[in-house]
Amino acid sequence: MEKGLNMKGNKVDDQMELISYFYPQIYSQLAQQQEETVKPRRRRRKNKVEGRDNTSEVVMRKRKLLSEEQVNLLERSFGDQHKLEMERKAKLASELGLDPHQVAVWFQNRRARWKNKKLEEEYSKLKTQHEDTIIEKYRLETEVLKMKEQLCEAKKKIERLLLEHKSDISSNNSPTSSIFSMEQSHFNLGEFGMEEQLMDDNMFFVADYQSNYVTLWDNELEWI
DNA sequence: TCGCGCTAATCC
DNA sequence: GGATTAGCGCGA
Repeated sequence: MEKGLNMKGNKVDDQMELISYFYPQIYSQLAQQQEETVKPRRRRRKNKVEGRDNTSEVVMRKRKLLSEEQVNLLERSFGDQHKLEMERKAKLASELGLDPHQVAVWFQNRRARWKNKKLEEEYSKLKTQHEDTIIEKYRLETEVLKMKEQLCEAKKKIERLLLEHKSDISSNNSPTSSIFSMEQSHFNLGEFGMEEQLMDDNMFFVADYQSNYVTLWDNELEWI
């Protein structure tokens, strides 16, 4: 008896866990409903059999296991169709030598098992999808970090080149070293998938893949 | 009346 | 302890 309660309790817990995992709002509603509608457990009546002297006595139910052949035929029939019409039930019962009610009960239990299995499969599938998504999220976050580092390095490189350029201007004082001459010289930053064209000390253009130039101010790089 | 959910009882 | 059979209550 205790075993039965535990089995049921675990199944309910599992289902509620699934619901809480994927549908937290529905879970909270269900949990509330459960609290509001706590019903007392039903007691099952024990089977009664008529004695020879017309007295009834309570006996423990004997569960009759179906033979392998019976189960095979039932499984085949279930495989064809999960629902059981009256005619098919009667025909199966006749073929199996069972009570039509037994056939109906077997189909009912089989549908319940099938439903549980489908639920478990769906849960497993969703769990895998979720785990894959988490992995992809971490991968993308790592990629973003790497790209930020690369951007930081690129900025340092630009600053270095600007300093070198300034020192060239002050030392040579030549008209050919004006800022306009630098317009033609592109820094090769191919490894970052972009090229940058120097404009002045605080501003430069970035060419994206579509060759659309975007103006970036030096101080904007701070928060990128 | 039937199917379903729940669960006890039983088997292995 | 999991799987199976079946009783019971409820809703459609």
